[in-house]
Amino acid sequence: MERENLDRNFGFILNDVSRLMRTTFDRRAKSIGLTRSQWWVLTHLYRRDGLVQAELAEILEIERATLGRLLDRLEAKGWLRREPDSTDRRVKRVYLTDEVKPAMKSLRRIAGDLRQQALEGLDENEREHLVDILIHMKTNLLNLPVTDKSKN
Amino acid sequence: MERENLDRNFGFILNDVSRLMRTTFDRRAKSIGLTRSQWWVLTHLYRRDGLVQAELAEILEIERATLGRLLDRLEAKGWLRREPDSTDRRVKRVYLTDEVKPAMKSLRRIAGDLRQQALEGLDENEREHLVDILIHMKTNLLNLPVTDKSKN
DNA sequence: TGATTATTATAGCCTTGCTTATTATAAGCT
DNA sequence: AGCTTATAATAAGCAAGGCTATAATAATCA
Repeated sequence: MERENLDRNFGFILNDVSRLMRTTFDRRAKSIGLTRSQWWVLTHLYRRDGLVQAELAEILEIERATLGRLLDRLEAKGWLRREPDSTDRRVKRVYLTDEVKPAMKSLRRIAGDLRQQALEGLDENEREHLVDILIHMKTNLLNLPVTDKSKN
Repeated sequence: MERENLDRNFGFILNDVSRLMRTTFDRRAKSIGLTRSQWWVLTHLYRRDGLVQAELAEILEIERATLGRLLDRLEAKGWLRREPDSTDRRVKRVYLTDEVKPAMKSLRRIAGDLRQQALEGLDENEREHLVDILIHMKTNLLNLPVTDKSKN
């Protein structure tokens, strides 16, 4: 069939859902002054403070440059600080500041509520299934041969 | 514990998959000079040429300003043109140019291949189920009360 | 008719992503 | 030691989202 069903183009539905979750979160977290991406950074630091930027970028699966600017904004707002490493002068280690905890608590609640609302009406089986499928897809995508890149 | 962790992260897994699909598509479509978002605009115009910008933004579910800039880039590259409406001087109607068709064909193949690769290993049932769940979630998110917005 | 309200497109600013340099520093090799 | 390669962080450029404001024009209503 030549004509695809646009309404069921899953790539774009996925995109829509992802975008809706992000923007909804950001709207709700606006008063705290943090975005979802920023919160996600803080969440990882909360578990493992003092990471090197390159490690953190690796964990978050974003580019170092992207993380760099995220950290710029977070640092400017006083949520964290960057400190030089004692042995390797190339690296900077990232530490949370103290005022972060109460904000994190609020954000965790916002995230929980949103997750709950997004999944409303789906039973435990379906939720589990969804996560399984997403992980499966992510693995597929990460294992794609990179040879397409060389076509340029 | 394991399960709670997955639940906690599912929004981000969704985000990851969405991002991976977008960047992979864009990398493959780079030689044609179009991004996935741009292709999506063209796809809708292909079905319904001559739309008013506001209608198109509505269909694509993005902001008018966002669409405006997408159209700027597409127009600059000669994929479409904006023409004034004959009766309402506020509106501009958007028309595809002729050179668009061969590109669209290539992009449709790129999109098909990618979709196939992303869903590799999932049977028809699971794929249908996935789309159903995503649509369900999207509906949930679109039906959220907007009251949170008024808190600012 | 004239004043008010609504709508269309755009402009400006912010965030977050990817790429592709660039700079400083480490590490490894001859 | 000196040269080369690898790595950490940043910078610069572009795309695509969002939000808010504004100018032009329509539409409505008193």
